[in-house]
Amino acid sequence: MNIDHTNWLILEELQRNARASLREISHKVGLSSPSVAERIQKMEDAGIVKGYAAALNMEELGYPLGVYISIKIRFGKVAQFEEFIPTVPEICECHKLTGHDCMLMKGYVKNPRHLEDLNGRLTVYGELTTSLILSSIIDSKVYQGAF
Amino acid sequence: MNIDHTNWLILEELQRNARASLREISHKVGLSSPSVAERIQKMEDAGIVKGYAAALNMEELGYPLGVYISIKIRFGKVAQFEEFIPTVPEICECHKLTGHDCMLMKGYVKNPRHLEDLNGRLTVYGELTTSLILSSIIDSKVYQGAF
DNA sequence: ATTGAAAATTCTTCTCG
DNA sequence: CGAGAAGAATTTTCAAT
Repeated sequence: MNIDHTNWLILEELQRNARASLREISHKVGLSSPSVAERIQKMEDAGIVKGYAAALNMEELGYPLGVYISIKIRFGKVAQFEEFIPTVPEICECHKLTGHDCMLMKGYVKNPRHLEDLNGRLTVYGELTTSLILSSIIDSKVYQGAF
Repeated sequence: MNIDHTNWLILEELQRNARASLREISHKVGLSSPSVAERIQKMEDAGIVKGYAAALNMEELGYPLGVYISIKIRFGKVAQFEEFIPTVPEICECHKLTGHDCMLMKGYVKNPRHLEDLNGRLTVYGELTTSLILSSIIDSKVYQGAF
């Protein structure tokens, strides 16, 4: 599928505010609402837009500690871990990476005690390395066309 | 601000599909549209909802390689790096972490050559450790109330 | 805080370039 | 593929509880 400049403008707006109305978007890109609606539909169908998600302030919700946890999975425990990790409510991301520690997770916890508890539940699957997020310089970028 | 069960249901729906209509959401949570609209507005005002973002399929858009890059910033270069990194189009996240490598970035590139080029632009600020994302077990979780 | 109804806006469908 | 218009649906406002 071809993503022209107009489609990138639409994607830009949807990244910035996914709840923007078609009218709003169509004004910004200089097209009519039906055209924009059709373009969005096609990009959704093509799988270019995976979805639309509200970004929550985890601190305000009572989970002020953001953590990255990498784990070197114990031999033979990979399948078990992959089944287990989606059931852990604290973990919002988990990626299999190249390199020594094969998995990287991101999560949120209430306090250090809660982190200790989380680590306790994970450590049976492998050796952990835990890092706290002190601050975020970029939280989530709005991609704007080819680079 | 108090986030009751109903507000969590609303947040759940907005995480799943931020473009859902008020009508749709109000049916799921068993309230009228005006009530839901007011609750959402209050959560936005309280900063509990930071925003709404389209999730893009970077692979479909021509950036099939996801990477995590950690960097140990050279002494005295932190301020320069923090100014520079938001201007790098490939990088979508950057967090200051505890531990040895003080910054962790996430980004997307076209191919290994592109990654080499990106590393070249970053390496002046510190020592890099680059890991490719092989696959994602959890991409972004829908948080569902207290845990 | 919530609802129901009316008014205003937006979305969808359809026809036509 | 895009525009415009008509009809359908949704959102917003507001009075009442």
